[in-house]
Amino acid sequence: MKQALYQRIAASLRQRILSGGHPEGDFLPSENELADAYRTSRVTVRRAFQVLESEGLIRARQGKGYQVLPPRHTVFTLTFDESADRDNYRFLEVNIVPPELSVSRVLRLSDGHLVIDIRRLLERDGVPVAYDEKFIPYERGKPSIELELRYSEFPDLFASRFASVSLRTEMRIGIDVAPPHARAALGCEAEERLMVVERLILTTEGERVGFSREFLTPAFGPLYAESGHVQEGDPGGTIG
Amino acid sequence: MKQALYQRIAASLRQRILSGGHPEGDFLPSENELADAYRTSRVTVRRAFQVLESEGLIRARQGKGYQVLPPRHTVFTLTFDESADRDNYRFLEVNIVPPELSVSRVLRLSDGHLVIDIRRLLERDGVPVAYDEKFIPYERGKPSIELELRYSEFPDLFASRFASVSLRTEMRIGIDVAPPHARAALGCEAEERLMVVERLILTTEGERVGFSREFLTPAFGPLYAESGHVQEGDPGGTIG
DNA sequence: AAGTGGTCTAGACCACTTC
DNA sequence: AAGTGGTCTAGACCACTTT
Repeated sequence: MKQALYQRIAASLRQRILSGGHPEGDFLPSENELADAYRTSRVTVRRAFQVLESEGLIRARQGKGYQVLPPRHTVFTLTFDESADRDNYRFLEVNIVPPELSVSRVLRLSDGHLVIDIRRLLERDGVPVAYDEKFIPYERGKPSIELELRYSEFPDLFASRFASVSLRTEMRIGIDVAPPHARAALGCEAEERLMVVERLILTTEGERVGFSREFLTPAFGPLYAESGHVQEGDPGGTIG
Repeated sequence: MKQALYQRIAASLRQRILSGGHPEGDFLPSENELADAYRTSRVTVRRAFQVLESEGLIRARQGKGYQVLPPRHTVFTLTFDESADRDNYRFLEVNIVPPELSVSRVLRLSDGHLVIDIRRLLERDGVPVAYDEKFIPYERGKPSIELELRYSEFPDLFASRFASVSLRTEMRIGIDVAPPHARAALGCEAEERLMVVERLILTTEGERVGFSREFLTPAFGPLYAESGHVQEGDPGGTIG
């Protein structure tokens, strides 16, 4: 299991950068220099640089060289995977109803357009920790709800109607009071603010095909995200 | 401004995938087929595939071909850029104090180790919308606080002590009541829950070098994140 | 055996930056 | 003019998958 030459060159450069040998702003040795040093071709050295470039560690500047970049601590990666909790979700109701105003606005529905409204409750150790409501524009003659409910991951609901690779999701994380039906299921009080995760599913053409709103109690726990250059094999622990 | 051949090939394949011409799981034409079709070399076709691979649209399977991947709607990109609000932050206090228990635990400090505690308030249109507290282990003889305060982006504070490229950040988004000093500055009530964004700065060796806790009022607005394949030039609008 | 991607070579010409 | 990265060629051999 010998590593490819370009991977070894990349690993060597990465190690030197992360250990401080090349401070940010520094220019690395040129492609030709490294090709000579490793007795290889320029193409192979170039591939090594492209690995580091895709990792966000360096950028190429034509006519000058490869420059070490400062890490971006403003862009985070957040994982929100409801299918991981699949077995603990309980379906409460599935209805075809006129949407409330906020939903019809987000989905840009015309007056009178109905939505499929799916309400679920997430329980852990018998304690409800999240309440979840999904809204899908209702179209007669489209695949049945029963079929759609087999999928646990929200965007999968639309795979039958759209090339699913052309879907994207926008997420909004905020804080708000829950509606009465959610409060009843979660057992929280009228003024009590909960964390709210809203997700809007769009096609790449901008058509809005689904909307979900999830209310998370403190028992659900916090959401995690991380940023920066993560070393290979880094476990990525939790805060606290 | 003619586009490179490999970019044109990549754009053509990307368009075909996103418009549903190649459903997920499909294998794309082979490198040799495309090299013939475009009357170019295999290397150039290969670069086109690597562009799409880095975008997460396809993956290469040795001996089989390039396969279209389903989009990941569980991994989101979240931008949390406090430097964008730089001019609206007001420093309230900077003290060198014994840390509260939760802070000394997160930073894994020994008993008696002091921290620099920086408290700031973010105002918009004269209305406080966020309160922000940073904790940095205090070391005698290290660069002065005055110097460090020049930086607006939290991890920049550590650039003088560490190779900043070797820092990463863990974020936790939750909900909690604010401490008294924060409530006073924000003008909110004792039971009122706020959104809390905690960030822990670590070196790649796992040393914990800083911790921040930010309380966001409803007036701050929600946090945004997005996932999925975003078309080139897509504006990426907001929900609602 | 035939086809696929994975790696690599030894050149070439171009655009850009610096001197 | 010299050095840098950006693009591209026309081969080669290897490992893997399928028939």
